Amino acid sequence: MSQDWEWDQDRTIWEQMYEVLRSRIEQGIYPSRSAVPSLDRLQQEFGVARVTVQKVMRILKDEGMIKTIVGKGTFVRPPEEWGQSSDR
Amino acid sequence: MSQDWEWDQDRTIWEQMYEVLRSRIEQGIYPSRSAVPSLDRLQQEFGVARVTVQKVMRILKDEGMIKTIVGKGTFVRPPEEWGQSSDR
DNA sequence: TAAGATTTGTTCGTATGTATA
DNA sequence: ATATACATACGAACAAATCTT
Repeated sequence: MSQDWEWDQDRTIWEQMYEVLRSRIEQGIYPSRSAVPSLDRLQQEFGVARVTVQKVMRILKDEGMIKTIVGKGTFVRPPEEWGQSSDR
Repeated sequence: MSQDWEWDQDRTIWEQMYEVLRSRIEQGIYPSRSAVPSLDRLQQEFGVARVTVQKVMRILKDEGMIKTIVGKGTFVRPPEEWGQSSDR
């Protein structure tokens, strides 16, 4: 993927990263029902800390855009289900 | 737990929080050898910053009332061991 | 059955920057 | 200038679930 992001020093990293991931989901770069890259991969791609990735994931989960299964991965929920909080 | 604390604006937060946690340990609300709530939980319960919780924990550790194991949690030491500084 | 790799969850330690009294 | 207190962000270690070998 060509670099679709760049940090703005005037804003927080987690906020900007949230916008990038949300955009990728909305545009289908991460297709519905498929797995988004693992914490390790995202951490490496963006050059951020693990906890920062988790903070962003936490928000996307609360918005019902993704769903996590421990030991398997994190998956994109279909658009119809967005907004329906997925518990965890 | 019913609210057993309330901030007094004339005194520091960390000092008052120290008294609450010490009281909970002495009264067995946090039983001997059990884990005290995590930094995140205490941070949320008291509505304070992470570093503030850590400052209080630091004192309780120096007094030998609790003991921390990184990656696992913080545990109440039995009363016989209080006063014996537990390194960390 | 057992062992290892992968992945997410949870926890503590540390550092930086900012604001206030 | 010092102490208090917040948010952000890095790292590290331990745990649990899943899958593969």
